[in-house]
Amino acid sequence: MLQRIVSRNVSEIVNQMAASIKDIARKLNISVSTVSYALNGGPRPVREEIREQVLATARDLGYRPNRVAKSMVTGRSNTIGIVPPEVGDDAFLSPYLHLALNGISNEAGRMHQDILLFTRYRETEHEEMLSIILDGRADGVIFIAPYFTAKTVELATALHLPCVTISGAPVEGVTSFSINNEGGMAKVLQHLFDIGHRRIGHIAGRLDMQDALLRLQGYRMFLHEKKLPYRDEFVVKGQFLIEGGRRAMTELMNLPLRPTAVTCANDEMAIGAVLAAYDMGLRVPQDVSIAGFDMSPSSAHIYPPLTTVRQPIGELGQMALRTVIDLIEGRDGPTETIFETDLIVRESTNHPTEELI
Amino acid sequence: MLQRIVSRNVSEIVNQMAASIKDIARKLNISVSTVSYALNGGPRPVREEIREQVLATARDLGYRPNRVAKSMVTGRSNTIGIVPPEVGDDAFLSPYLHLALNGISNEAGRMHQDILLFTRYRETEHEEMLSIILDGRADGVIFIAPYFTAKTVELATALHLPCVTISGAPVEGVTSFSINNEGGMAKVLQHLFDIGHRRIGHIAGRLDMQDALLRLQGYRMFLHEKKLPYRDEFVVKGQFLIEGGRRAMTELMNLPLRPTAVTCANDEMAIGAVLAAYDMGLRVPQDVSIAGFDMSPSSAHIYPPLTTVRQPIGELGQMALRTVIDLIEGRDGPTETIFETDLIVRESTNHPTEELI
DNA sequence: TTCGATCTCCGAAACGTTTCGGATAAATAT
DNA sequence: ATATTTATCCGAAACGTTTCGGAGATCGAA
Repeated sequence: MLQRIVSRNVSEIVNQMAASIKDIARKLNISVSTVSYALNGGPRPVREEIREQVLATARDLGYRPNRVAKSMVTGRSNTIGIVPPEVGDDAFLSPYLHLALNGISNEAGRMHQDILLFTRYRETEHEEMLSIILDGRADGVIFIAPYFTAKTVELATALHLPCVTISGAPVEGVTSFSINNEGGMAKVLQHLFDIGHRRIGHIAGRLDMQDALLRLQGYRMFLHEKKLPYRDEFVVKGQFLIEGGRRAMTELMNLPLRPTAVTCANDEMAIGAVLAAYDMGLRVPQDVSIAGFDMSPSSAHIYPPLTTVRQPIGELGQMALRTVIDLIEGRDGPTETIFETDLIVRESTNHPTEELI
Repeated sequence: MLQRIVSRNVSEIVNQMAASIKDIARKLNISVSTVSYALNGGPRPVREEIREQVLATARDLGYRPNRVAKSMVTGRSNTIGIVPPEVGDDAFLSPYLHLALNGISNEAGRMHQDILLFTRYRETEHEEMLSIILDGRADGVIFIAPYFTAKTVELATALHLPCVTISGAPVEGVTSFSINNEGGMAKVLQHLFDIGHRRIGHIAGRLDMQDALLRLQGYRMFLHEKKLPYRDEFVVKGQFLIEGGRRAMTELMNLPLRPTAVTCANDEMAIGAVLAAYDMGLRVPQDVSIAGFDMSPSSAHIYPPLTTVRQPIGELGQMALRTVIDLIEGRDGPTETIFETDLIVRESTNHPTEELI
């Protein structure tokens, strides 16, 4: 019974396929311009009687406006392009991208914009990639770090394509949204300092990436500020990966004079660090405190739950979308916005026990 | 110095803005059709000399083909629409979607397709949503469960829009890709059975969703097959959420006769179950074995690493994309494909100790 | 030489919209 | 009565492509 009803509805809607504005005009013996005015409610007025007829036959014919045709004449597509980070396969596995995309899409829904995801840039050079981006299907673009280079972005702006970047660090010359990496690092360190830690290590990320560099910078600045000695052997690179964190932590814990706490440039390395600690028979946080960065979903689920730094990436995405629309519509937005982070204190950090000090 | 070079390159490319095929024709005193042939290498031949001139001035003028215009005449956009699951905000936080999107985008890159993410359906009814989808910007659509309803899909197919679904369970009447939920459940249960468990509980998901239902079904079928008694109190609903899993586990562990192992319909509930066990002073897996479903990233990072079932969601996405392209190009694909799952044995399951039995 | 075939190229239509300049008729003002 | 405004509607251009029908020119063969 339900089946019957559904079927009837469907056939009602599909009696004619792909009706255009011309079909409506022909059926009503009026011009296409009148139909367009009636359908859009402007910009010219239309007699009420005709308007109703147009709307009725549009419904009868199952008319659906062709956005491609519309955007060719208006020059707008109501679509925002997104250039995701990373090249090659599995580009969509990054939690960073997930959060950014979520923020972007939330706001896009509200702003009546759709999202065009560029997948085809892999094959091409940056310049050719821009040809793909600039082919009229998107009104503006959001570059998500760390794929784009300065040149890509420079090209895009030079070609009058409204564009915006979301990245670990500010990008010169373009509208960029980023977070205060140094400040975030300072927050974790202050927390560790407050509960009594003085020998604090750092597992750094990939130093070819700005955010890793800035977090390391934050670490160094904090030590300097608090007049704590900077020990070179307390900084080990971990490549932003679990395995790297594991290796780095092992190295740190084999030092003659161990740090009592370790800060990591991201959660993945912190997870690796926890695993390494367990491997060596150390308890977290009783024997060593470990803190991450990013507040990835996993950070809440591991044992012990990770003290970490929340980056408001969703908000970044949201702001980026709103700003790119401002740019498209000729308004100007902020040129460089740096978001503050939140310290999330959980169970992987605690004061050092007497014998550690 | 570097800066200078980059700037020069950019200005070379941007000397003229938005050159069209007409501009090339005018500059060379030839017709637009000739330019088109030269640019595309067909379908009509062009004298080699002219071809080179066209290519050269195209480069000079910074010509970039307008895909919107092209798709209006060809009727193809080389873009696949994706309708994500869930309504409302934070639709992009689901790990399921991440994996599916990753598989889709990997394949899309290879097939030279871009992805149009629909964000605007929230505001509308399903029928109106289809107007948005069918507006010519996408050649085909992939519906990702569980948002679409039978009616949406029926409408889409009736309107001759090539479409495909990725979902927890097969969808009647459309090309669908899903996984063998019962089979996956049977695999975990067989594993638990093999290592000696006989009293096995189940934390079910949201029973308004097909996959939760099918996993529960798999649980019941397995018990029946092995002639194990079905105990009603061994099945508790957990809403697919951590908190739900926690509550459900507490309930199960307070039973006079406890299960020695618990299977969960997803990893999130399993994580909750682990937490509940810890809260009650139980060790995992020594005092109770816990298994999840989905192989979410977190499942590897919690302590102990979760035994779970891997769904090849990425492969689903990949196949879905390939198939939707087949459909677009008039070939026909499979109508219903069910992928098998893999059992991932980790440390959260072990044989029950003597005194538990 | 002439006829047909082959090469090249051009002009124009088409895709489905939006929107501007006018045209016609009715209503109002002088 | 005529002149002016107002209310409606139409026709056509435009957006940037692709592609079909055909026109000239060149070439080979009879």
